[in-house]
Amino acid sequence: MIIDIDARSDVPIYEQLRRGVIAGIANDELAPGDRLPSVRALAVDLGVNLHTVNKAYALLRDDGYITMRRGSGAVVAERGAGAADAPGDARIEGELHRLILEHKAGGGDAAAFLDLVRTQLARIYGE
Amino acid sequence: MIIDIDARSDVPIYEQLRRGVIAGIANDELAPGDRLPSVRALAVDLGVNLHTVNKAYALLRDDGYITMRRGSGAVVAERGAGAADAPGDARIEGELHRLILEHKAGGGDAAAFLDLVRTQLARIYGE
Amino acid sequence: MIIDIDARSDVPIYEQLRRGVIAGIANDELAPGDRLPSVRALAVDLGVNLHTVNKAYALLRDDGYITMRRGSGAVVAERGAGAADAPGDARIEGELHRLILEHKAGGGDAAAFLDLVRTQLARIYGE
Amino acid sequence: MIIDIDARSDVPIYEQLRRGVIAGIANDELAPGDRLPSVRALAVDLGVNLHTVNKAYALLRDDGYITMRRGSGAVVAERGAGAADAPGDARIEGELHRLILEHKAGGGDAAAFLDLVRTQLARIYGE
DNA sequence: GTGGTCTAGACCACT
DNA sequence: GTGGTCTAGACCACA
Repeated sequence: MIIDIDARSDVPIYEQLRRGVIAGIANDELAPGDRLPSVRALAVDLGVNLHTVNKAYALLRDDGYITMRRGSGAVVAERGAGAADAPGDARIEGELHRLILEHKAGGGDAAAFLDLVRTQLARIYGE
Repeated sequence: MIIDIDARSDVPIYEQLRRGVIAGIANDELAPGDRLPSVRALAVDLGVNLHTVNKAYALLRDDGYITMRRGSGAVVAERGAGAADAPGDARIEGELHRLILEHKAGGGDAAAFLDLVRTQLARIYGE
Repeated sequence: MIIDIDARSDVPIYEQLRRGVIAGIANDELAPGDRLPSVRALAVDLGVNLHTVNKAYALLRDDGYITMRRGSGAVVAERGAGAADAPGDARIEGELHRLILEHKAGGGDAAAFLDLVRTQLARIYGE
Repeated sequence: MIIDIDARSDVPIYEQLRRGVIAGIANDELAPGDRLPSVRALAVDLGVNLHTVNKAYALLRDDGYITMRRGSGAVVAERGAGAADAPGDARIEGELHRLILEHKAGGGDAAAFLDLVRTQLARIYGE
């Protein structure tokens, strides 16, 4: 799994890490039961601080994507076992609502937005 | 137009203001040529800092949603005339990409995501 | 409000801080809308690190006890407005279950446990 | 007796083991004089580290719940004969105090807390 | 002036 | 060897 960090981005590093792991899970590069690199190892690997990786892992744990145990490291959790499954959908709906409003305010319509969605779905799920 | 500020949200107040104006434009509560409340009036009205409203208006101006002239206040711009058309779509695509990945990592599939999108489109554009 | 920190306790300092604030809220020393001391001020006051206080405040925020905003400081939230209200009760029930089991395993019975509970209720709510 | 280890809990495994044995004693699944599984057998059975089981047994022995002799394994002790009788009650009272404070800070009152207690007592001692 | 983020380095608990 | 906690100090975003 490759996560590239952009230190100049306005997205915090820990959030970039979180998204990278989520992308890895979505792309099946990380399967349930797989061990993530240790906090220290990933920190050295990416050239960021240990605590930054730790925060990203803690967020992923709180959202149910991974489990962590003091002496055992971090492991990808089973899908659908997270504590944030239902609220996760609610959050995604909220963000979609906001995106559609921005799109409409910029002059778009429903069909144009659906096109954007289909394009991205094809990128991820294939055609 | 009503903008409600959620003090508990982790979204910055200036960003909530920005989104509120965009929502007003999208919902046709704010039409091109309409005048927005003055920075001072809105700040007093919402009980937030002057600088906060100022920042929100500046961002809206940078994205082409409104025009500002010293002395004449802020006015809603014509749709499609802004600087944000092309970059706006790119940003929306990026956010969609991320949302789909999170949704898939949480166990969702393409059809389920399309359902979420259609639900939100119906909320905004009507059925 | 007074919070005394025991650095030798096996309870983490941030957890002692969290409990102290909760006790303050329960004892009506902290009412909804009251401002908590700033992270820096409390850290200096108690002789602990800024980040330790920050973590305690973040936990209290996640449990809905307080709200925090970058330039505004921390404020005691309205009761019953937290995100953890229902799960809070579930957690308390779980801990009660465990305590009763330990009490029974040590030779206690239901009446004796109720006595312990009534004693503590009297300490907090008065007789 | 069945002890299920929750890998996602933030409670250390040795503590989950300790609580499991205490629950077994409280539920009369483990009677005074019964032999517990050997450290090795339980470790293999649960898929946890030998040291972890060892630590749990040591804690149970220190609290007077079990007795251990080299070669003869661990045996459930007589009730009320342990070293944990007096200190156990003090610890339980302390935890009750904390729970009541959290409950009150979340908007509860004495009657509501007593209801929670009675519900859990009924679960364990029957109605 | 406030909290948020990041870095650096230490010690401890757990497996 | 792993993550958890704490300290120390810096810079930035927000109000």
